[in-house]
Amino acid sequence: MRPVTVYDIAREANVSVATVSRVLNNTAPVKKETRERIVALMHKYQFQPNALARSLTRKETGMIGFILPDITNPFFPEVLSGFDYEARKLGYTYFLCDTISTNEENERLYDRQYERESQYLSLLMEKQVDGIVLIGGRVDLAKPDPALTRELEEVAKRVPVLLLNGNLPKTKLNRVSADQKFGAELAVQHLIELGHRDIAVIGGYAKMTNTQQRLAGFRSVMKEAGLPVRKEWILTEGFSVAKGQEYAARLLSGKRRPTAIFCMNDLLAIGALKAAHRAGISVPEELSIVGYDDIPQATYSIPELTTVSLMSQEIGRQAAKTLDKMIAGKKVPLFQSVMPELIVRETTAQANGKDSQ
Amino acid sequence: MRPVTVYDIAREANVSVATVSRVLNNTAPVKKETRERIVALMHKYQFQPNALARSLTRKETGMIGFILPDITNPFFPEVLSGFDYEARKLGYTYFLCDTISTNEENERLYDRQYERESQYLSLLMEKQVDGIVLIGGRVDLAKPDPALTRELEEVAKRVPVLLLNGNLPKTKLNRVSADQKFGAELAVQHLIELGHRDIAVIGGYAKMTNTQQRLAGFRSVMKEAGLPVRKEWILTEGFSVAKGQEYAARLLSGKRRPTAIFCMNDLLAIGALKAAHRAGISVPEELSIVGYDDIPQATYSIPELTTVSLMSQEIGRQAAKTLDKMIAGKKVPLFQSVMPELIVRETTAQANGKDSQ
DNA sequence: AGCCATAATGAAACCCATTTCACATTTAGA
DNA sequence: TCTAAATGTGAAATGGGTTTCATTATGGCT
Repeated sequence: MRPVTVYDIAREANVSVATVSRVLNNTAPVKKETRERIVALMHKYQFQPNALARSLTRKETGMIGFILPDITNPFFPEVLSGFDYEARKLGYTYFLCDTISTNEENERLYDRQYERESQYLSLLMEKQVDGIVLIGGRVDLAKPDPALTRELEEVAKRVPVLLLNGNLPKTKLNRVSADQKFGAELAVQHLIELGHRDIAVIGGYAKMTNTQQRLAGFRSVMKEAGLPVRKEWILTEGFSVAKGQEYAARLLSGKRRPTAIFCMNDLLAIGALKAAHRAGISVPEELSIVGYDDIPQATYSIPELTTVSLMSQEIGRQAAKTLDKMIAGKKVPLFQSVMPELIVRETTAQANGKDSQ
Repeated sequence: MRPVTVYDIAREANVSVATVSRVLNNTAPVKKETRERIVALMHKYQFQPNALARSLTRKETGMIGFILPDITNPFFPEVLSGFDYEARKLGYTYFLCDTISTNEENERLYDRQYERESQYLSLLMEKQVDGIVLIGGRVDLAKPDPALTRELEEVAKRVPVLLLNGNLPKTKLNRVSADQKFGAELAVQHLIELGHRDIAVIGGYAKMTNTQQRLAGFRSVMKEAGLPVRKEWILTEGFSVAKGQEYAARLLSGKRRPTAIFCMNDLLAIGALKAAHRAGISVPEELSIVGYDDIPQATYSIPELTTVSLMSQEIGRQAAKTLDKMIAGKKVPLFQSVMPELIVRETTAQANGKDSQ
């Protein structure tokens, strides 16, 4: 059953397609009777305009491509839900593009991420999306692949591109990011105020800018407080629960152990919590733990996680609003940062022992 | 800068657009020199065919609409990632359509879900998607809105629709679902084998079919084992951590308390864990808890959750494969079920006291 | 009564690819 | 050598809308 088109409506209403189009879009006055006749027919046949045809001439699709690394990482759904909220209000639909690869056994592989980002970029352009949001992945390396940078710049010439929580130094790509350094400062400052002096850091990837920035925040606060930073208490390379557990276990088995651990995300913090539990160390009495991201799961743990909220939803919202402006050709700041907030819950407490007052 | 079209290529290569199209799609033999000339030009101008135009004639878009209730509920990303895996392999792109409403304060509101499902259904048809996947929401009520049913059937006449984990009795809509009754049986059977006799159930919504089916599973196993079902130990209406905590707290404060709780999802189980912890009841020694869904967070808790895996990724994969067949016009079973599996972790143990052997 | 702005509408071009049909040219096989 | 099949290619139609331009009808105003 061939769908009903404007031509069908036009024929039966004894008008031209132009007139049908006019009532459809309200772009010009149409005589009341004529309009009513047309509207009636549209209802009768449940007419739905073909968005492809419309977009083809209008040169706008109302479609956005949203590229992210891994939808099963709970941070991203948060961002996405903020984005969804604004995007819908603004009349956009979006393609979800996950750049992680999964093998038949459902294991997640991050190795081909760049390839996937690249593929999606060109696929989305073919689909004529009005704009592209790209979160993380290789975009967040301190020394990003020059080919990727070039490609992104090339794409950005043709369609608005917005980088989320990413960082491509020395380029003219628009970005919306959480202020990572500030977030880390918030966390560490909190620990110091509680009297902690022996603070360890776990997680992140040394080569990623977000990790570097948080580390910078950590160092700057420590320095300001006159506290030493021990290299062996900074354990990077990883973002998972398993890694958190592994690193925390290592720290806790050392002969001198930290009284507080700052984790690069909440998953790591959950892992640290498990390690402490296994080691018979109680949190927060004997060990304070601060997470990062404030994913919903941060409140599921016992005790609930003290963490830094990246305002993930806010980032998503900001992204949608900004991209919309870019699409409309309005000017937007090249870089926008969203300020994190510290959420104090149950995994941090006054340091006791010699360090506390 | 106007994008390059087949016409541009054709002109510069001194051929007709038909020929360009032929090398683009490999639909007919083209002389080697001609082909090379065209390919070279395509590279030179970074030609990308306009998918809108292509879809308009081909009458297929390679686009699917994926409607779900709430992407921040960790069950859905799991399903989605399975779906993503297969869909990509099959060459589809998909729109993510979240039917939850969020207000400015980021609170999630489920009240307008039906309205949203309906809106998305027609939006997706306008966008000319090749197929639609719809998870849950109002679709899962035992007595679903007849208007919704009618609408879905109407949509399904025009474009393949696949219901996931939903249930619309007495209709000819294709479905892929987890076998809810079987899943519940698995969980309860496990508890009974551990010697539990006093088993409570929390969560779900009495009006939803999935809840009813699981309850049926629970009852059937209890009956088979000759165990009584206490009405006051079945606490429905809710799926969140908070509800789990509330219900479990209520159960645990009663003068006779259950030795095991079967939760309608993992979030509830996490809440139950928290309630037990608050009440000073140790899990699994004094209380066994079984969850449902096996979301990733099930392993984040201490102790890790024993739960029923719905094979969420598998459901997603199945959905993609099935929808693809439907799109291709192949015959598929009206109803497919995916068998849940029991994942025994740390929240269940032998019942002690008078009931254990 | 005469003129102009606005209302109301249609014809046709356009967006960008695919596809059918027709025709010319080779190539292969008898 | 001749015919049938396969190669190679272009003109034009198609898909389903939007938009420009032109034209006629209508109402308001002097």
